[in-house]
Amino acid sequence: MYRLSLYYRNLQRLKANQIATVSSAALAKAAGVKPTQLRKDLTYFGQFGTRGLGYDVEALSRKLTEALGTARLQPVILAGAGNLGAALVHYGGFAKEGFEIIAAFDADPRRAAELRVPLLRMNALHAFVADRGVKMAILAVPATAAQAVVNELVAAGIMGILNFSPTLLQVPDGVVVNNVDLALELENLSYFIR
Amino acid sequence: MYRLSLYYRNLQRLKANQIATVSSAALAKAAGVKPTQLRKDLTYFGQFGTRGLGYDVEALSRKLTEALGTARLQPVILAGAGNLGAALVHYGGFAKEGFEIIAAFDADPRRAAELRVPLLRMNALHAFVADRGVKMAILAVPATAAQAVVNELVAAGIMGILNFSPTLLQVPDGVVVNNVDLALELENLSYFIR
DNA sequence: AATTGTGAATTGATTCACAGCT
DNA sequence: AGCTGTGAATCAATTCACAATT
Repeated sequence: MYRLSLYYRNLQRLKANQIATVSSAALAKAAGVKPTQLRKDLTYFGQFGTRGLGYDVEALSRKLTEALGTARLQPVILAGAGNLGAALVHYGGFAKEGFEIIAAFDADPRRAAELRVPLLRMNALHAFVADRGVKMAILAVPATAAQAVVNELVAAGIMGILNFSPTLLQVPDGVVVNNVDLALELENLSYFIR
Repeated sequence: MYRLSLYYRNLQRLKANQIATVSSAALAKAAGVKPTQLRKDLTYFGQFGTRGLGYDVEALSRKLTEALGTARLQPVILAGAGNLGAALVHYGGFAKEGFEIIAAFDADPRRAAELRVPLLRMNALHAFVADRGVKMAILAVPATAAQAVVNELVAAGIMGILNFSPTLLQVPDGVVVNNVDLALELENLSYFIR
């Protein structure tokens, strides 16, 4: 659930500010949703609040960590070390939320210098993934190569793919794909203007 | 509507392959939706198909161009020329869908060399936007600066913002924000694995 | 025979309204 | 008095089922 992560993020801020307790109204406002929705979302996992008071920031935060399975730093690999891929390696936002890109893979390992993670050949993929227990990959290769690379990722044991190429990927059951289609987002935006 | 752009994209491919006519079943499959949904989506604008035959690729494509207001090359500016911003300037996917990043703005104009568009100071924003009739901006600044920059963008006349910073932006009515929260996407993905 | 267009049915998500705790 | 938890109501999106058209 998308929104849980959002709540979690805002709880971290409250915690950092030493705030011990928060109402559904306040937290919902920070996350940009309605209070009832937040409460519904939370009760899907159990009851965490105290009536008349609100939610204990620390306790709720712990529960969400658990629910989200964000307990530990998740290792992620990058497939495709082009412009976008390289930028994603440097992007600070992932680390902040508990993800670390631990290696990049590319058919052509030239830009190694600019990256700050090991850049490996695709043929090292299988061993690396098995060895490090990696479950997730970020896919930032050209659309033409996307499906072929996905097949390799899946064969290597990757279970979740964050896909930046504007293609409909074919994956077996059990493998999850999350698409981020940048051009589509812009197009959508332009549609809603005027 | 998100899916319209998707249909449009696939129609372009068909057109490139000289295919004159397509059924809702075929186009829906390519776009990853159900045929009925595609038909519902299309009839929201009018009736374009011929029963027993399908849709004329050329005609439908034209209708969608019109409906999407994608008539042609929309100029976009970039606010924030850090890693992510720079990568977005180089990202080929935008141009392919009819968007061109025509300038970047940053408080600190140092990385100009790496960019292939003019890198301007924020104080040049207002004049530039007015002059070139820019309606859309991509926001790729640190979260802490996001709201301040948005305020400037809005003041300059920007009506649509593609926001890459993990923040809930405050904008006046009529201004549209589309959020792309990369860390959230990864987190969401990790939630759906196992 | 094939395939669209669409009202009706279904499913899903959000919001309301208020009872129940503290 | 304040605020959560939740069944019921509402609203939105998707899918079904089939008549209409070429």
